[in-house]
Amino acid sequence: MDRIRNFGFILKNLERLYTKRFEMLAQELSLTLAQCKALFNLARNQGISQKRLAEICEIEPMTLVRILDRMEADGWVERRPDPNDRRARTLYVTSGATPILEQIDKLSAQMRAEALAGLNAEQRNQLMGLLEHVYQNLVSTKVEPLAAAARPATALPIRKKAQ
Amino acid sequence: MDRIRNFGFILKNLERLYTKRFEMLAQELSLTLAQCKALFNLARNQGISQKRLAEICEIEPMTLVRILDRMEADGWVERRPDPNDRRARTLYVTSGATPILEQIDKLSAQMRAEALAGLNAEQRNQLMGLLEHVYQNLVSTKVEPLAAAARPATALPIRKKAQ
DNA sequence: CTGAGATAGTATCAAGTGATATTATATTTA
DNA sequence: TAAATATAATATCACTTGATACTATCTCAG
Repeated sequence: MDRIRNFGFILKNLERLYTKRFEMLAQELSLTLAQCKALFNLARNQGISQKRLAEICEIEPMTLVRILDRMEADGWVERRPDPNDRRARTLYVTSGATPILEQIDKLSAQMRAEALAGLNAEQRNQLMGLLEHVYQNLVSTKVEPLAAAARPATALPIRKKAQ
Repeated sequence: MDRIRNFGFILKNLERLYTKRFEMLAQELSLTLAQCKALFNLARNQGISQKRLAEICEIEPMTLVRILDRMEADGWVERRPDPNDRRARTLYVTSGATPILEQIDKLSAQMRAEALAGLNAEQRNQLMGLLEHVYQNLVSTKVEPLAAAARPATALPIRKKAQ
Protein backbone atom coordinates (compact mmCIF):
# COMPACT_ATOMS: atom_id res chain seq x y z
CA MET A 1 0.00 0.00 0.00
CA ASP A 2 1.76 3.11 1.17
CA ARG A 3 5.23 2.07 0.15
CA ILE A 4 6.57 5.54 0.82
CA ARG A 5 6.34 4.80 4.50
CA ASN A 6 9.45 2.73 4.11
CA PHE A 7 11.48 5.53 2.65
CA GLY A 8 13.61 6.13 5.72
CA PHE A 9 14.17 2.47 6.40
CA ILE A 10 15.08 1.54 2.89
CA LEU A 11 17.47 4.44 2.74
CA LYS A 12 19.26 3.20 5.81
CA ASN A 13 19.33 -0.42 4.72
CA LEU A 14 20.49 0.50 1.28
CA GLU A 15 23.33 2.58 2.59
CA ARG A 16 24.50 -0.16 4.89
CA LEU A 17 24.36 -2.78 2.18
CA TYR A 18 26.17 -0.53 -0.24
CA THR A 19 28.94 0.29 2.20
CA LYS A 20 29.33 -3.31 3.22
CA ARG A 21 29.54 -4.50 -0.34
CA PHE A 22 31.99 -1.78 -1.24
CA GLU A 23 34.26 -2.65 1.63
CA MET A 24 34.09 -6.31 0.80
CA LEU A 25 35.29 -5.55 -2.69
CA ALA A 26 37.84 -3.08 -1.36
CA GLN A 27 39.26 -5.50 1.17
CA GLU A 28 42.49 -5.88 -0.71
CA LEU A 29 42.98 -2.15 -0.80
CA SER A 30 42.61 -2.10 2.98
CA LEU A 31 40.49 1.01 2.52
CA THR A 32 37.09 1.88 3.85
CA LEU A 33 34.54 3.74 1.82
CA ALA A 34 35.25 6.84 3.91
CA GLN A 35 38.94 6.65 3.08
CA CYS A 36 38.28 6.12 -0.60
CA LYS A 37 36.01 9.11 -0.60
CA ALA A 38 38.62 11.29 1.09
CA LEU A 39 41.38 10.16 -1.26
CA PHE A 40 39.18 10.57 -4.29
CA ASN A 41 38.16 14.09 -3.34
CA LEU A 42 41.66 15.06 -2.33
CA ALA A 43 43.07 13.91 -5.65
CA ARG A 44 40.76 16.39 -7.35
CA ASN A 45 41.68 19.19 -4.96
CA GLN A 46 45.36 18.92 -4.19
CA GLY A 47 46.69 21.48 -1.76
CA ILE A 48 43.47 22.13 0.14
CA SER A 49 43.21 22.25 3.92
CA GLN A 50 41.77 19.59 6.15
CA LYS A 51 38.85 21.79 6.97
CA ARG A 52 38.03 22.18 3.33
CA LEU A 53 38.41 18.50 2.58
CA ALA A 54 36.14 17.68 5.50
CA GLU A 55 33.55 20.02 4.03
CA ILE A 56 33.82 18.44 0.61
CA CYS A 57 33.55 14.95 2.06
CA GLU A 58 30.81 16.12 4.39
CA ILE A 59 32.36 14.55 7.44
CA GLU A 60 33.50 15.97 10.74
CA PRO A 61 37.01 17.41 10.78
CA MET A 62 37.89 15.04 13.58
CA THR A 63 36.81 12.06 11.54
CA LEU A 64 38.97 13.27 8.70
CA VAL A 65 41.98 13.65 10.99
CA ARG A 66 41.86 9.95 11.70
CA ILE A 67 41.33 9.00 8.10
CA LEU A 68 44.33 11.10 7.13
CA ASP A 69 46.43 9.68 9.95
CA ARG A 70 45.90 6.25 8.49
CA MET A 71 46.51 7.23 4.91
CA GLU A 72 49.55 9.30 5.79
CA ALA A 73 51.00 6.33 7.64
CA ASP A 74 50.31 4.24 4.58
CA GLY A 75 52.17 6.76 2.48
CA TRP A 76 49.30 7.78 0.25
CA VAL A 77 48.77 11.28 1.53
CA GLU A 78 51.10 14.07 2.62
CA ARG A 79 50.38 16.86 5.08
CA ARG A 80 52.52 19.91 4.38
CA PRO A 81 52.59 23.13 6.40
CA ASP A 82 50.56 25.95 4.96
CA PRO A 83 52.95 28.83 4.31
CA ASN A 84 50.18 31.35 4.88
CA ASP A 85 48.73 29.91 8.05
CA ARG A 86 50.80 28.10 10.58
CA ARG A 87 47.73 26.47 12.10
CA ALA A 88 46.73 24.82 8.86
CA ARG A 89 48.12 22.02 6.74
CA THR A 90 47.86 21.55 3.01
CA LEU A 91 47.09 18.09 1.72
CA TYR A 92 48.57 16.21 -1.20
CA VAL A 93 48.18 12.78 -2.69
CA THR A 94 51.55 11.11 -3.13
CA SER A 95 52.62 9.56 -6.39
CA GLY A 96 52.49 6.19 -4.67
CA ALA A 97 48.74 6.55 -4.39
CA THR A 98 48.17 6.60 -8.13
CA PRO A 99 47.54 2.86 -8.46
CA ILE A 100 45.24 3.02 -5.46
CA LEU A 101 43.25 5.76 -7.10
CA GLU A 102 42.91 3.66 -10.21
CA GLN A 103 41.70 0.76 -8.13
CA ILE A 104 39.18 2.99 -6.45
CA ASP A 105 37.94 4.10 -9.83
CA LYS A 106 37.51 0.53 -10.97
CA LEU A 107 35.87 -0.46 -7.75
CA SER A 108 33.34 2.31 -7.75
CA ALA A 109 32.53 1.58 -11.36
CA GLN A 110 31.87 -2.01 -10.45
CA MET A 111 29.81 -1.02 -7.44
CA ARG A 112 27.66 1.20 -9.57
CA ALA A 113 27.33 -1.52 -12.17
CA GLU A 114 26.11 -3.95 -9.54
CA ALA A 115 23.86 -1.51 -7.77
CA LEU A 116 22.30 0.01 -10.84
CA ALA A 117 22.03 -3.16 -12.89
CA GLY A 118 18.79 -3.34 -14.81
CA LEU A 119 18.29 0.41 -14.86
CA ASN A 120 18.70 2.21 -18.14
CA ALA A 121 20.44 5.55 -18.53
CA GLU A 122 17.24 7.49 -18.14
CA GLN A 123 16.27 5.69 -14.97
CA ARG A 124 19.72 6.21 -13.53
CA ASN A 125 19.49 9.88 -14.21
CA GLN A 126 16.06 10.01 -12.70
CA LEU A 127 17.30 8.28 -9.60
CA MET A 128 20.22 10.64 -9.20
CA GLY A 129 17.99 13.64 -9.77
CA LEU A 130 15.50 12.49 -7.18
CA LEU A 131 18.20 11.70 -4.66
CA GLU A 132 19.81 15.07 -5.19
CA HIS A 133 16.46 16.71 -4.69
CA VAL A 134 15.87 14.89 -1.42
CA TYR A 135 19.38 15.68 -0.39
CA GLN A 136 18.82 19.38 -0.94
CA ASN A 137 15.61 19.22 1.04
CA LEU A 138 17.45 17.76 3.98
CA VAL A 139 20.34 20.17 3.72
CA SER A 140 17.93 23.06 4.04
CA THR A 141 16.31 21.61 7.15
CA LYS A 142 19.76 21.73 8.70
CA VAL A 143 19.98 25.44 8.11
CA GLU A 144 16.68 26.16 9.80
CA PRO A 145 16.51 23.33 12.29
CA LEU A 146 13.73 24.74 14.41
CA ALA A 147 11.37 25.69 11.65
CA ALA A 148 9.21 22.62 11.61
CA ALA A 149 10.10 20.69 14.74
CA ALA A 150 7.18 18.53 15.75
CA ARG A 151 6.43 19.01 19.39
CA PRO A 152 5.05 15.87 20.95
CA ALA A 153 1.80 16.31 22.85
CA THR A 154 3.31 14.72 25.93
CA ALA A 155 6.72 15.82 27.01
CA LEU A 156 8.99 12.88 27.65
CA PRO A 157 12.19 12.74 29.65
CA ILE A 158 15.10 13.72 27.49
CA ARG A 159 18.08 11.52 27.53
CA LYS A 160 21.55 12.41 26.38
CA LYS A 161 21.68 9.72 23.75
CA ALA A 162 19.47 6.73 23.34
CA GLN A 163 20.09 3.07 22.36
CA MET B 1 28.84 15.49 -16.43
CA ASP B 2 28.76 11.95 -15.12
CA ARG B 3 26.64 12.63 -12.13
CA ILE B 4 26.13 8.91 -11.53
CA ARG B 5 29.67 8.74 -10.22
CA ASN B 6 28.38 10.30 -7.06
CA PHE B 7 25.80 7.66 -6.46
CA GLY B 8 27.61 5.98 -3.59
CA PHE B 9 28.58 9.21 -1.93
CA ILE B 10 25.20 10.80 -2.14
CA LEU B 11 23.62 7.67 -0.76
CA LYS B 12 25.87 7.79 2.26
CA ASN B 13 25.46 11.51 2.83
CA LEU B 14 21.75 11.28 2.43
CA GLU B 15 21.44 8.50 4.92
CA ARG B 16 23.49 10.36 7.49
CA LEU B 17 21.55 13.56 7.04
CA TYR B 18 18.27 11.71 7.25
CA THR B 19 19.23 9.87 10.42
CA LYS B 20 20.59 12.98 12.04
CA ARG B 21 17.51 14.98 11.24
CA PHE B 22 15.25 12.21 12.46
CA GLU B 23 17.07 11.96 15.74
CA MET B 24 17.01 15.68 16.20
CA LEU B 25 13.25 15.63 15.83
CA ALA B 26 13.02 12.53 18.01
CA GLN B 27 15.13 13.97 20.80
CA GLU B 28 12.18 14.33 23.08
CA LEU B 29 11.25 10.73 22.58
CA SER B 30 14.79 9.77 23.59
CA LEU B 31 14.72 7.27 20.78
CA THR B 32 17.18 6.62 18.00
CA LEU B 33 16.08 5.75 14.50
CA ALA B 34 17.14 2.18 15.15
CA GLN B 35 14.89 1.97 18.19
CA CYS B 36 11.97 3.51 16.39
CA LYS B 37 12.39 1.01 13.62
CA ALA B 38 12.46 -1.89 16.05
CA LEU B 39 9.43 -0.66 17.94
CA PHE B 40 7.53 0.07 14.76
CA ASN B 41 8.20 -3.37 13.32
CA LEU B 42 7.50 -5.10 16.59
CA ALA B 43 4.15 -3.37 16.92
CA ARG B 44 3.15 -4.94 13.62
CA ASN B 45 4.42 -8.38 14.62
CA GLN B 46 3.63 -8.88 18.27
CA GLY B 47 4.83 -12.13 19.74
CA ILE B 48 7.73 -12.75 17.38
CA SER B 49 11.19 -13.81 18.49
CA GLN B 50 14.25 -11.61 18.66
CA LYS B 51 15.80 -13.46 15.79
CA ARG B 52 12.81 -12.77 13.62
CA LEU B 53 12.62 -9.12 14.59
CA ALA B 54 16.31 -8.73 13.82
CA GLU B 55 15.64 -10.17 10.38
CA ILE B 56 12.75 -7.82 9.76
CA CYS B 57 14.77 -4.84 10.91
CA GLU B 58 17.78 -6.11 9.00
CA ILE B 59 20.14 -5.66 11.88
CA GLU B 60 22.37 -8.08 13.75
CA PRO B 61 20.69 -10.00 16.57
CA MET B 62 23.26 -8.61 18.96
CA THR B 63 22.41 -5.07 17.98
CA LEU B 64 18.77 -5.82 18.61
CA VAL B 65 19.53 -7.24 22.03
CA ARG B 66 20.89 -3.90 23.10
CA ILE B 67 18.06 -1.96 21.59
CA LEU B 68 15.57 -4.18 23.40
CA ASP B 69 17.49 -3.90 26.66
CA ARG B 70 17.01 -0.18 26.51
CA MET B 71 13.38 -0.27 25.50
CA GLU B 72 12.55 -2.95 28.04
CA ALA B 73 14.14 -0.83 30.75
CA ASP B 74 12.03 2.06 29.54
CA GLY B 75 8.94 -0.12 29.82
CA TRP B 76 7.94 -0.03 26.20
CA VAL B 77 8.69 -3.61 25.33
CA GLU B 78 8.25 -6.90 27.11
CA ARG B 79 10.26 -10.09 26.68
CA ARG B 80 8.20 -13.14 27.59
CA PRO B 81 9.41 -16.74 27.61
CA ASP B 82 8.44 -18.74 24.56
CA PRO B 83 6.35 -21.70 25.77
CA ASN B 84 7.58 -23.81 22.87
CA ASP B 85 11.25 -23.02 23.07
CA ARG B 86 12.97 -22.26 26.29
CA ARG B 87 15.88 -20.63 24.48
CA ALA B 88 13.72 -18.07 22.82
CA ARG B 89 11.75 -15.06 23.99
CA THR B 90 8.62 -13.62 22.51
CA LEU B 91 8.36 -9.89 22.21
CA TYR B 92 5.47 -7.58 22.94
CA VAL B 93 4.89 -3.88 22.88
CA THR B 94 3.42 -2.70 26.16
CA SER B 95 0.33 -0.56 26.31
CA GLY B 96 2.51 2.24 27.65
CA ALA B 97 4.22 2.42 24.30
CA THR B 98 1.10 3.40 22.42
CA PRO B 99 1.71 7.15 22.68
CA ILE B 100 5.30 6.60 21.65
CA LEU B 101 4.17 4.72 18.60
CA GLU B 102 1.86 7.56 17.70
CA GLN B 103 4.71 10.00 18.06
CA ILE B 104 6.87 7.83 15.85
CA ASP B 105 4.15 7.82 13.24
CA LYS B 106 3.90 11.58 13.33
CA LEU B 107 7.61 11.97 13.28
CA SER B 108 8.17 9.73 10.31
CA ALA B 109 5.38 11.46 8.47
CA GLN B 110 7.07 14.76 9.08
CA MET B 111 10.43 13.39 8.07
CA ARG B 112 8.99 12.18 4.81
CA ALA B 113 7.25 15.47 4.26
CA GLU B 114 10.50 17.32 4.70
CA ALA B 115 12.61 14.93 2.71
CA LEU B 116 10.20 14.49 -0.17
CA ALA B 117 9.00 18.08 -0.36
CA GLY B 118 8.59 19.25 -3.91
CA LEU B 119 8.12 15.76 -5.31
CA ASN B 120 4.70 14.81 -6.57
CA ALA B 121 3.11 11.43 -5.95
CA GLU B 122 4.42 10.01 -9.19
CA GLN B 123 7.96 11.08 -8.49
CA ARG B 124 7.78 9.67 -4.99
CA ASN B 125 6.65 6.36 -6.35
CA GLN B 126 9.38 6.43 -8.95
CA LEU B 127 11.95 7.11 -6.28
CA MET B 128 10.75 4.27 -4.10
CA GLY B 129 10.64 1.92 -7.05
CA LEU B 130 14.17 2.78 -8.06
CA LEU B 131 15.48 2.46 -4.54
CA GLU B 132 13.80 -0.89 -4.12
CA HIS B 133 15.34 -2.03 -7.37
CA VAL B 134 18.82 -1.00 -6.29
CA TYR B 135 18.20 -2.60 -2.94
CA GLN B 136 17.32 -5.90 -4.58
CA ASN B 137 20.42 -5.69 -6.72
CA LEU B 138 22.58 -5.34 -3.65
CA VAL B 139 20.78 -8.06 -1.76
CA SER B 140 21.57 -10.49 -4.54
CA THR B 141 25.25 -9.62 -4.51
CA LYS B 142 25.25 -10.70 -0.91
CA VAL B 143 24.05 -14.12 -1.86
CA GLU B 144 26.80 -14.66 -4.39
CA PRO B 145 29.56 -12.58 -2.91
CA LEU B 146 32.41 -13.98 -4.96
CA ALA B 147 30.80 -13.81 -8.35
CA ALA B 148 32.14 -10.51 -9.53
CA ALA B 149 34.89 -9.57 -7.11
CA ALA B 150 37.31 -7.23 -8.84
CA ARG B 151 40.83 -8.43 -8.32
CA PRO B 152 43.27 -5.55 -8.24
CA ALA B 153 46.24 -5.87 -10.59
CA THR B 154 48.65 -5.37 -7.71
CA ALA B 155 48.07 -7.27 -4.54
CA LEU B 156 48.17 -5.01 -1.51
CA PRO B 157 48.69 -5.93 2.10
CA ILE B 158 45.44 -6.87 3.71
CA ARG B 159 44.60 -5.31 6.98
CA LYS B 160 42.08 -6.53 9.46
CA LYS B 161 39.95 -3.44 9.28
CA ALA B 162 40.81 -0.01 8.07
CA GLN B 163 39.76 3.23 9.77
C1' DC C 1 49.83 47.51 18.41
C1' DT C 2 47.09 44.78 21.77
C1' DG C 3 43.68 42.08 23.68
C1' DA C 4 39.23 39.45 22.50
C1' DG C 5 37.34 36.37 19.93
C1' DA C 6 37.51 33.16 15.84
C1' DT C 7 39.63 29.25 13.60
C1' DA C 8 42.61 24.81 12.22
C1' DG C 9 43.88 20.82 13.81
C1' DT C 10 43.91 17.32 17.36
C1' DA C 11 43.16 14.63 21.94
C1' DT C 12 39.87 12.68 24.76
C1' DC C 13 35.57 10.75 25.91
C1' DA C 14 31.09 8.51 25.35
C1' DA C 15 28.28 5.74 22.55
C1' DG C 16 27.02 2.55 18.85
C1' DT C 17 28.00 -1.39 15.80
C1' DG C 18 29.40 -5.87 14.20
C1' DA C 19 32.23 -10.21 14.77
C1' DT C 20 33.10 -13.83 17.51
C1' DA C 21 32.65 -16.68 21.50
C1' DT C 22 29.58 -18.59 25.05
C1' DT C 23 25.58 -20.83 27.23
C1' DA C 24 21.40 -23.08 27.33
C1' DT C 25 18.29 -25.57 24.80
C1' DA C 26 16.45 -27.98 20.42
C1' DT C 27 16.93 -30.95 16.75
C1' DT C 28 19.00 -34.39 14.08
C1' DT C 29 21.67 -38.50 13.45
C1' DA C 30 23.48 -42.88 14.20
C1' DT D 1 17.99 -42.84 22.95
C1' DA D 2 22.69 -40.93 23.26
C1' DA D 3 25.80 -38.08 20.86
C1' DA D 4 26.57 -34.58 17.47
C1' DT D 5 25.08 -30.57 15.58
C1' DA D 6 22.29 -26.41 15.15
C1' DT D 7 20.07 -22.46 17.12
C1' DA D 8 18.38 -18.27 20.29
C1' DA D 9 19.99 -15.08 23.04
C1' DT D 10 23.74 -12.77 25.05
C1' DA D 11 28.72 -11.35 26.72
C1' DT D 12 32.86 -9.66 25.19
C1' DC D 13 35.97 -7.43 22.16
C1' DA D 14 37.60 -4.44 18.51
C1' DC D 15 36.69 -0.64 15.85
C1' DT D 16 34.18 3.67 14.26
C1' DT D 17 32.15 7.75 14.95
C1' DG D 18 30.75 12.25 16.73
C1' DA D 19 30.81 15.73 20.59
C1' DT D 20 33.46 18.38 23.34
C1' DA D 21 37.57 20.37 25.04
C1' DC D 22 42.12 22.09 24.17
C1' DT D 23 46.22 24.36 21.91
C1' DA D 24 48.34 27.18 18.74
C1' DT D 25 47.64 30.63 15.66
C1' DC D 26 45.11 34.16 13.15
C1' DT D 27 42.05 38.31 12.70
C1' DC D 28 39.78 42.24 13.98
C1' DA D 29 38.07 46.02 17.03
C1' DG D 30 39.63 49.66 19.47
